[in-house]
Amino acid sequence: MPAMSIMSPSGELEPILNKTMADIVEARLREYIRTKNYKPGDALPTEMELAEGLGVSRNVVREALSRLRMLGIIETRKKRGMVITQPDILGSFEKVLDPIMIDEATMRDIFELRLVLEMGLPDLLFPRLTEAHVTELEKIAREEQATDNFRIQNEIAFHGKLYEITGNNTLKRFQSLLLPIFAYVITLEEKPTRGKISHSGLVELLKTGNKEAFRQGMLEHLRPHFDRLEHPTPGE
Amino acid sequence: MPAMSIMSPSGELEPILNKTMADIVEARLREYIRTKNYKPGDALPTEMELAEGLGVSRNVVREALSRLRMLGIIETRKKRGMVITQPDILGSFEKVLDPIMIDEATMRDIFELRLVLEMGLPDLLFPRLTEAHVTELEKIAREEQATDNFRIQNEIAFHGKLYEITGNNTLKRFQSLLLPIFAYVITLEEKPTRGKISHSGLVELLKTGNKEAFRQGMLEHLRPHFDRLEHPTPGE
DNA sequence: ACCTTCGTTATGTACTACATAACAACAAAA
DNA sequence: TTTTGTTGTTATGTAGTACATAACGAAGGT
Repeated sequence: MPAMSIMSPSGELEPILNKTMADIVEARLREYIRTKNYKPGDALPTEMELAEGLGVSRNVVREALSRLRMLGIIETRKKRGMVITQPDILGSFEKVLDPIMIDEATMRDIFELRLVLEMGLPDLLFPRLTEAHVTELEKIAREEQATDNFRIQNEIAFHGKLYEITGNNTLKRFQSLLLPIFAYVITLEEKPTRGKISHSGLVELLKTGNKEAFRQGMLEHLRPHFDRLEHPTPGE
Repeated sequence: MPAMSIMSPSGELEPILNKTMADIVEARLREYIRTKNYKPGDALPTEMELAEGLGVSRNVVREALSRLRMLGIIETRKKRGMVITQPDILGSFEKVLDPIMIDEATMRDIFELRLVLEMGLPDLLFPRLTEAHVTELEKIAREEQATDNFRIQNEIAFHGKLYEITGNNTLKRFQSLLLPIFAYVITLEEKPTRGKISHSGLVELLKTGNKEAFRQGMLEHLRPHFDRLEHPTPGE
């Protein structure tokens, strides 16, 4: 008899799909929650009911539920059963952001993301800037000159404060999650890479109230990083 | 006898820590992987060895491993055991990004994040822009005028192309993941909110090669959105 | 009304059992 | 000798049972 075809109709090798029951149940449960329009606080069926309904063992259901629980989609209390919760969208992000397991290409992508964020920041920053904020930034900038050797720590403090001023908590948390990546990429570089504009210079521009001038200052401040990525990443 | 204190020393309500064994094992495993400096491809001990080493049942270990597997931190094959893999950092993000379970404040944060990204985009865009890119953008902009009713779809196509041009795959994927949020926030608004600068106008500015002019054009294009958030989110 | 007690219930954990896929090692055939 | 087929072993995948534990609710006593 003829050999069974292992090729897809297109001639490509089909990727072996090793879907386990837990994977399927996880997807089914997520779809179930979405289509039933569950809202935070609503109660889910019991594990046994789900297991029977899906025709799998309670073990499998628990593995799937364990995942949803980790993502913060559900919460479980003994006896009370399970209820839908509002997931912390950055909580799961945090879990996979260990620099040791991210390939270098992705890390460079993330570093570029940082540059984009900081160049776009002024448009959120200026409408929400107060005198108090400026004072805080000045303080941080002054400390920069004092403790010259701990530049990275100061860098983090200053730029972190900028995100904080936007009042956008998600943005601020996002930035602090990405910090390890930023720091790691910086260590990959050879020279100290100090821009022409210092933090003090940025604060001065901030005080003038000229948004575009500040943005140009930020560009100069980040110039060493920008210079390093002018090419469209040709080789891989 | 005096009532047991349910307050922490600081006077704040202590969060009840309902850590389950699976939570602990998950943390331990992640720490184990990090401290042992596991690299992608390295093999982990078997489930039984982990269970015995941690002093818990295989069931608990499996729940924890199931989570890591979902995050893409490990992969398991029968008999071969488990190996470390490079997680897709946005894969887990995708799972919790269902608009139905995100509170409105976070969605506004994300929408602001979008505005920041688009305003910072030019600094990645211009160094990597080619003639072909401009042609593609022109085509999309032309279709805008043809199918005037499907503005949202066209909006997605045009701005998505801008991200694509940066060559930053992580950034592009990130944006497409956030699209449902953008779309949802837009539906919350009353008026059609059309900026003064159209997509065609943006392409024209792009062709001039003047980065700052393009950025100002983008600001005008997004003006209706910016106008809506000038206040530092006072209430709540 | 308040407190206590106790039964019920659903999750949390442990253990056993077996199916299944994948590898390894050896045996048979060309 | 290289290739192919067989078989046994091993670790994961799934099912099922059992029991602990916490939380709720109802009943009963003060």
